[in-house]
Amino acid sequence: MAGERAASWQSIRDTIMLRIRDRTYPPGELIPNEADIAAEFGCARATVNRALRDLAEEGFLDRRRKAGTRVIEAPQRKATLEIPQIRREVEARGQVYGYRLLARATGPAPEEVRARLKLPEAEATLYLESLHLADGEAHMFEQRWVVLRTVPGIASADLAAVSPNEWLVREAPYTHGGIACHAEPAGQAAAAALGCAPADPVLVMERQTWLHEAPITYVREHFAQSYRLCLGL
Amino acid sequence: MAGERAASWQSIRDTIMLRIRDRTYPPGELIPNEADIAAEFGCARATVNRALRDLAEEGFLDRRRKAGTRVIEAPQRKATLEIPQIRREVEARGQVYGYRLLARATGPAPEEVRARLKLPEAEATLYLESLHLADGEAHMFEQRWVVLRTVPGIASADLAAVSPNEWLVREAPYTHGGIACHAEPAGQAAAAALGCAPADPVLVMERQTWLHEAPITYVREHFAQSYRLCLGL
DNA sequence: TTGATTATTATGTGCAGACATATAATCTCG
DNA sequence: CGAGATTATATGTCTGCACATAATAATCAA
Repeated sequence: MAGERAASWQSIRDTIMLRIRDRTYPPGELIPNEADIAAEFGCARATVNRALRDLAEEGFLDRRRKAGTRVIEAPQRKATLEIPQIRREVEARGQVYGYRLLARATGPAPEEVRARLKLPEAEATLYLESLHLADGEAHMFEQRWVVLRTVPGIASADLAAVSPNEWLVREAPYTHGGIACHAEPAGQAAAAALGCAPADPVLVMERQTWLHEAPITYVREHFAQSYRLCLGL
Repeated sequence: MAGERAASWQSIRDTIMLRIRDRTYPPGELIPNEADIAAEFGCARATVNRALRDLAEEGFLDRRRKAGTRVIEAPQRKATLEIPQIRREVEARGQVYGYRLLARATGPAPEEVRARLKLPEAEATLYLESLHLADGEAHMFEQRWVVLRTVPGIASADLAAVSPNEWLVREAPYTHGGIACHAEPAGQAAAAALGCAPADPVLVMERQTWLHEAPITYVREHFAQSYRLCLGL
């Protein structure tokens, strides 16, 4: 009668999580419905709903109307990557960030890039080649194509002062995109920029972004061998 | 005045999102408080709260008590990686998954691994070396250390039949972990397993997991050069 | 002037009740 | 027996209200 503080949705979530881990609620099985759990904790159903919704968003529960709430068998755990904003990364390490625009051209994009962005053959793009430095050392070499029809403003941007990524982050929000990473030999251009041998391994991160159906940009970022791409959780 | 359906939290979220994109609510600025927005949409404050909370979780808004709700300047967009479960990936592509345990040993872990998992010098670990195949082709080579004190059950698992990762996913849930990716030359062991040259680039994904304070496992996964690590959003 | 105290305010969370909606389970009819 | 209509049920969402909590702003005392 004394203590009995109202249960918070977090405490309910944590309790349920423990029961999942210690298999009180075994993988694949149904757990009690919201009303019953609410009764157990002496709280409103909305509070239980909040707790279970949170666990479902994290991927531990599968909830379906009428069917009930089920413990996911092999939870597909997710890691999150904060899309690298090079300047921030470098400065966060206390190093001096530097940036150089190596090349700039306007014209149609090569076949491979057009395919990725689903561009018609004649579509005009801005091609940019740039190098990002940390304490004067080459850190990342990027090749980027920007679709001028979607982001006309970039044509008049001072890209010698602001890196294309920073400009786009500020001026051209995207609705969705994709990222793929792989390892490959640096090749001529990247090797020259990064100061390594053409056969040396580099981590390549390819990214594309769209604003609804309109393609914005495709970029290939080449990271020096020492770079670690870190993801959380 | 006919239509006037009750506003759903999703529709409110979408409307606010539009206003962020078209800079009706400019970056860095405060947006109206919940009560005002609720009045505008003719709904309860809780509904607005749900909408704004969602946008805050996605990283577009910064909410603080008393201070109000502010549009984030340069939203740090996040990509999510579904931690690869090789069997699933391979089978999802319609290929036949194969797995071979190449080596197994018990003993103390090397200095570098101990440091990562913060292990005392004498801690007993299970070392596993395995190869994952797609349609008979080498796909990924992994070196793994498992802390026996945390997961004693793995000592008696049939790891020739079930890959260590699958066993751990099912039997040893973790509370947190870390992932780092980089490119490096394959080296002797990986080259032999993957059937490439020791100097060929491979994508290395290092992962560690913990159950609260107890270290579970550290793994180095070497992916053949053709592999693409794909992240969403 | 400065430091501590108090008021104000916007968000965070809780409750009870109602209705909406998806869907598993059942029933009905050919 | 099978297809289609119906029902029951668990979750999803909304409302209106209340109080909690964090953090700024205002006030007051030394």
